[in-house]
Amino acid sequence: MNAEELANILAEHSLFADCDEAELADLILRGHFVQYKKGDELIMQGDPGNSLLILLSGNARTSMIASNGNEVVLDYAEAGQVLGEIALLDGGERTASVTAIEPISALSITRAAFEDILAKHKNMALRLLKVMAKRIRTANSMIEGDRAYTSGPRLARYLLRLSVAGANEGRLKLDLSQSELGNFAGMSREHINRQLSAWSEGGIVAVESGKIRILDHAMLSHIAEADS
Amino acid sequence: MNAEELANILAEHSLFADCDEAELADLILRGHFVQYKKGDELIMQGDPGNSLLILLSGNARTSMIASNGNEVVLDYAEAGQVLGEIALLDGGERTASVTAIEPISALSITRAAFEDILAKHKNMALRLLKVMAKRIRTANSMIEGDRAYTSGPRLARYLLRLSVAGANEGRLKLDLSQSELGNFAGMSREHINRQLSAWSEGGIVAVESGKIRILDHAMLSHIAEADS
DNA sequence: CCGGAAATGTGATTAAGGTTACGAGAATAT
DNA sequence: ATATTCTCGTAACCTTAATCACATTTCCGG
Repeated sequence: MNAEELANILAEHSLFADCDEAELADLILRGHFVQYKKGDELIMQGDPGNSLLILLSGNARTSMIASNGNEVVLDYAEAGQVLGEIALLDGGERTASVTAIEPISALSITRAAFEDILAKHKNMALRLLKVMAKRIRTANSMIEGDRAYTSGPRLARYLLRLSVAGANEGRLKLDLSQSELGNFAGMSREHINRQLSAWSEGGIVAVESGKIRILDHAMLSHIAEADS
Repeated sequence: MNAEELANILAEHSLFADCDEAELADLILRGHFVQYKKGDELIMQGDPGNSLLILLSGNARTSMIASNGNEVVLDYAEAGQVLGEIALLDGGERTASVTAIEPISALSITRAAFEDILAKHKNMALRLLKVMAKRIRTANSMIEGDRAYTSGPRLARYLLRLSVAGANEGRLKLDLSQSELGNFAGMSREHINRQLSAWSEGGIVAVESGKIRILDHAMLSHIAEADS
């Protein structure tokens, strides 16, 4: 992999899109390339966190297993995203696991390497600060949504979060099973099913061969704001 | 205010405890001192975020008002904490409000000043990264707790979060009303009351003249992990 | 010290959504 | 190709905790 390839991958999505040549070169030089197959754990809850990943291709799921066995999906990550920076920064354990839901390639960077890069390229710290600011915003809005809204608006929000901006016929970024969508939206698989059926009746979404499409984006947005 | 005073305030709590003399001096030089009285809003949801605050004295509540009017308390901040860095960093709106629950004094720092300080003292960025890593951890564990546990364990968690490490007879950092505790723990005031009564019976907490004390810290921790 | 406003205690009722249960279809592996 | 394992659809039932409705107490300003 060379700087140009990395630049191309990061260009579209990532907060790392504006890295300059030297920064990219150092990331490649100091990082090492890793690959995972579907189902592999890139990061495991409870481990010490001594490295960070930059996703290059494939999607991953970030989730926590609560002490009572309940799985809580926090987010899905796509190419360009940074993973595992929290434990790296504060030296604590990994609080969540990251699992490949597709074959994945990524750049792995050790703490030492990352500290060097941070020290050498001061824009990197600023970029990372922005990434983390966004994460906090997302997390806070999850808390708000979970607390303040009932299941309908909540599911609407999570579907919107999975929806792609350039609406390719309302298809989602990820085709999740209903159980998995349940773990993401914080509701039972059965309830997801019922809600989806109701919306399907109303022409708001379509469910065909297990895949969800958003038909009426405006309506779904409206539901997401509703007070019940 | 001089650097030494600031150092003393920050020394105990804050992630800014290890600032060197020059950093403290710049914070004081470039920041300006502000005061608020109880009930004032230091930061208002929806505003543009062009400054950041470092709390010097007094406690504050960070909360969001959902579009359906529901108030969600995200956290309580004490002296030494940084507030409002998210909007400052990513240039977005303030997603939450911060309200003084006591008279407050703080150091307010504009974006320009903060950028200068970041550029000049590279440790500042690293410190802020750590602060934010901790915030993300807290937020994620709130999501996990809200999702995976029923009201009992959840309230236990929030009480523990309000409890002081150096257990001065189990008193909490903050004496919240039951309604407010409800907004923090995400449950109705009545339910808080009932749960507290039950625990009071069992000698786990004491509720006297509106103030809660934790009597059996171990038991409460155990409840916090329970699967119901 | 007194009066109004919060904050608290408690019961009855209700609604939302989880859980259990089961049958059918789809996908994957051996 | 067939067995085994996910996924999906749907119904009945049950639990949790919110809501409603008061009585009571505490707090605070004048």
